[in-house]
Amino acid sequence: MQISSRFSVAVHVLSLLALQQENDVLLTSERMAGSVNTNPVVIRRLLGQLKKAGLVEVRPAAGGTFLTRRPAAITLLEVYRAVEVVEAGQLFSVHDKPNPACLVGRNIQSALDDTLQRAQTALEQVLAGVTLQQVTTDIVAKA
Amino acid sequence: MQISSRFSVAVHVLSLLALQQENDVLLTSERMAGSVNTNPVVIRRLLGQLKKAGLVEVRPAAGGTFLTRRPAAITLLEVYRAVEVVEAGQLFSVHDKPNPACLVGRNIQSALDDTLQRAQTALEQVLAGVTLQQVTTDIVAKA
DNA sequence: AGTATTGTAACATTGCTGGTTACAGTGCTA
DNA sequence: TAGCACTGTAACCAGCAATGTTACAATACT
Repeated sequence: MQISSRFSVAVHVLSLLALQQENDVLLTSERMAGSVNTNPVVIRRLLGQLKKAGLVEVRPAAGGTFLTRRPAAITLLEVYRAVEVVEAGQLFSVHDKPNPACLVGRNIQSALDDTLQRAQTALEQVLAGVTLQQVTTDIVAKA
Repeated sequence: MQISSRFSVAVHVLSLLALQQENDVLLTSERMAGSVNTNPVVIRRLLGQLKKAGLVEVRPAAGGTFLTRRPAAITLLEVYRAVEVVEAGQLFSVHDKPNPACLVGRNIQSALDDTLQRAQTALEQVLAGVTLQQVTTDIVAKA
């Protein structure tokens, strides 16, 4: 089972916004959908989540969409959290009703919990160490 | 989306095997299912994967199931890999056909790939640092 | 031979993802 | 003020993976 592509799509969309140069060309959900290769509604749903997280400002009608912060001040962890790929602290799912009459069943959850938390945190710390700026710099460098 | 509970169930089952003391009492899939609180077939399917990975030996009929190694020599990463929660290197899914006519669409995948790999590896290294022995010791300590 | 158990196929159910249509709301601009 | 281009969101669909369940053949002890 994989982590939803919603995360990579979000980074894609934010990169488009970060690199948006022509201010006279409106970056609509339609246009973004064209770059991601998906449906505009998927993009609008995603922008709704990014807006809720305070990462973008969306002005209705022909207003356009903008980052609320410099790309260097947005980490991939914030994006990851914004799109709710995983509820906080719940990357691993654990079978929920082990038999309490059994020594192992009674204690497996707490015995595993610390390790699973640390594993998840390790992953998140890598994301926390990369900014949107670094991603766009990389994109431009490859061009 | 979450990582399948197959992983936590696998650790549960292996812990039962590791703590199996009474050699005259057979640890059947039925009994393991009772501790995990699931269906015996789910356990048998899981044991099939653990067997394929060389972690357990299952003797058909009334033969029983046993670890092939000491608990201290089994890491949680091996278990994680054995149950194929995630294909190698594929924890994150990435939208697969971005528009090659767009600067961002053309380069987003390779710009993200390194970071996603590092995040995944960070998670796996935590699992690699914990053995089944440590888990069972913890379970017993809590009793 | 009888019995308990494993191996596995087949199927149902559930829940999430991503795509799609539809339409009301919003705010420019003519 | 009417028309427009766009966003916000609800509703629905198909596809897929996870988990549970029944059923039954194969296996190897007693």
